[in-house]
Amino acid sequence: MEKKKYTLKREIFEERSVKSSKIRYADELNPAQYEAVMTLEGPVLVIAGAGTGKTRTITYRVARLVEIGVNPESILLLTFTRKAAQEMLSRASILLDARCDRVSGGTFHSFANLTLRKYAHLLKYDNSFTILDQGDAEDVINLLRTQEGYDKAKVRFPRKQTLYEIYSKTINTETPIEEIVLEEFPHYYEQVEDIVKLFRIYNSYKAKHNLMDYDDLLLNLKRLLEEFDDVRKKLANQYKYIMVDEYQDTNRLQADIIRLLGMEHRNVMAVGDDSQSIYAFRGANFRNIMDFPKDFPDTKIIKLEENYRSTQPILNLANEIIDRAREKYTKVLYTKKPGGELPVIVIAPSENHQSKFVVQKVLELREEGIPLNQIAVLFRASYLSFDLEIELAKANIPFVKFGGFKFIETAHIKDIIAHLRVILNPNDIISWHRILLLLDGVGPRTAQRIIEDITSGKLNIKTNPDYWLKFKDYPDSVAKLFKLLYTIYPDDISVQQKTEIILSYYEPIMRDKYDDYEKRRKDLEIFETIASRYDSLEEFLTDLAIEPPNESVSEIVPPGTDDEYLVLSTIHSAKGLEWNTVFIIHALDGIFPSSHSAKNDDEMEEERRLMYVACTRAKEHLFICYPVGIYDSRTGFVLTKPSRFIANLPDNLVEYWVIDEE
DNA sequence: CACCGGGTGCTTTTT
DNA sequence: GCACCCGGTG
Repeated sequence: MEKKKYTLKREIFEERSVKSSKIRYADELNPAQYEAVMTLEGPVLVIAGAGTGKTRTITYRVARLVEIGVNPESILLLTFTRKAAQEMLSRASILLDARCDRVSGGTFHSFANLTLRKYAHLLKYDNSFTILDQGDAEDVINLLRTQEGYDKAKVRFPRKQTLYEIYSKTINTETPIEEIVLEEFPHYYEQVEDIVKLFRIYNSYKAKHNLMDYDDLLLNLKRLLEEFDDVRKKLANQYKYIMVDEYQDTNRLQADIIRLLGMEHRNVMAVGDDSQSIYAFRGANFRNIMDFPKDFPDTKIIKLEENYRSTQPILNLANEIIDRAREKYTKVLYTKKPGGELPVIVIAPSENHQSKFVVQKVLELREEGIPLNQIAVLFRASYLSFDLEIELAKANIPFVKFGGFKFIETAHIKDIIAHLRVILNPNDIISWHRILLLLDGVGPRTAQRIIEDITSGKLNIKTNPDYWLKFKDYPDSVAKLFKLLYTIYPDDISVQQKTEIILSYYEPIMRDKYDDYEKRRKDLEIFETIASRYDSLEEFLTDLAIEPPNESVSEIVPPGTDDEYLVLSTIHSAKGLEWNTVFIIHALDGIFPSSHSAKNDDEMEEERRLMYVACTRAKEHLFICYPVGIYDSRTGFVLTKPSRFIANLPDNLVEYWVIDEE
């Protein structure tokens, strides 16, 4: 088919951008924002309090750079989620024009992935390396843990999750394992030598099988920049303007990457807020943001303090909460917006009363004309919304949930992914193991035997199984699996077709394995829809690992026409977002702050910042709720004290509501 | 060697 | 309230 070329005239753009700017920067930005937007060269640190127009500032700056003729592809915008990057770029596009969509944007991990796909061979990887998400990495660790016989050890050896956590902290904080274990897992200090040994085994396993976990992506990117000067210079030349959002939640490793990338031209802007640092568990350190000027001497520091989001009463409460922090922060938020209602502390007799209160209030707000998607319920941990989810379903209120268990992490989705992985990479032992164990009559031993046949080359999926099956005494189910894989491995079968065929193969297995089979089938449909968006299997699997769909398993979305959903979210996943009305539930000492953080002052401070983040999401209405008592199965105690962050507040800051039933 | 049932330990937040 | 481990049975 002949394709006609339609060329856009460059003058149209240039006229608008160079001669007379389409954007009236001075009118649309406050002086501090304006300065940040117009400072295009040299290192800049923007300390931007909650709701002070951080996104706006980045958006305008992207537009400005593009407007003056900077090639969009040479702007690198690193954000915390891909969604955040897309949001900013599409806003910049509206502001200026579609060129802004071509700006390079994403997370540190996706940027690392992109870069390493080109250069990994320099580090003795194959450029087609496979990415392990956390679950995959844990599976590998568990395999090696068993292989080394640690599962049979007399003294209890750390579980896979714990090991992963230790290893990940080691990388992300650039701290030796010994120190991590001593600090955070002293009860395992006895076995620290074995823990270190297993780490080495894990690393060489990954190297041998061409695998990278999340931390390897960052670590290897850093190595690449450090060890290959020519590559570093090439990349610096490619990305001439670098912006990093949420800088307070980067760790030392990420800061190093920025330092290396930016040392050539020094056009680096970091944006963040030290009082919103909530990712220390992932190796982030809010002091990092203060070190930025050390990495880049002569940094210009700009502070944004005027808040455009919330009413003054909400800010007063937020300021009070953060003011009690051990370490004092650098700014006080204020707004010029007049009026506003006091935040409400809601005391409910029980957890269920708390849920019912939220439901009733949400309905009232909707009556008042506040759309559902302008209301959010926030909580410390994902399981804390279970009771509420039931009540919402009863009341027929549609909702989406963010954070916590993602549907990608559920067993049935992982099963499907394992089939796809084996097609792409027949040496993926972990995935083989998983799909073989699903088969009737196949247990650990048979699976092991089959895997040995595969790795030794006796079996492969590219040979018609009819030829070799009769020589093997495997159960019928094995034949079925190999026929499936043989049918769908060829490249000319699309990702969607592959998925579809696997799904129909898998359905009876799932029916057998799970009682809640209907619910899970819906997830599979969603999965197929996602698959249909991809042309390349490799890209699909990489994206699934690196940027999985953020929504959790959310069953109760009535198929109604309204696409307005109430938002349920962990506070971590609510980062950077805002709503007209915010409910914070389970504000109980022991839950929020989590009892987990009680042992450590730093962690307690982080919980405080988390509460600060939660409160500053609200524009007009803020309800902080807690049940009078709740049984905590972990500690075995009944928790009865309200969160210390909202206890003993001055009278004029909040009002109190006590819930009772008619 | 696979499979099933009962007992045990643990359970935050995310790329 | 869930995932993993162990021991017995077919």
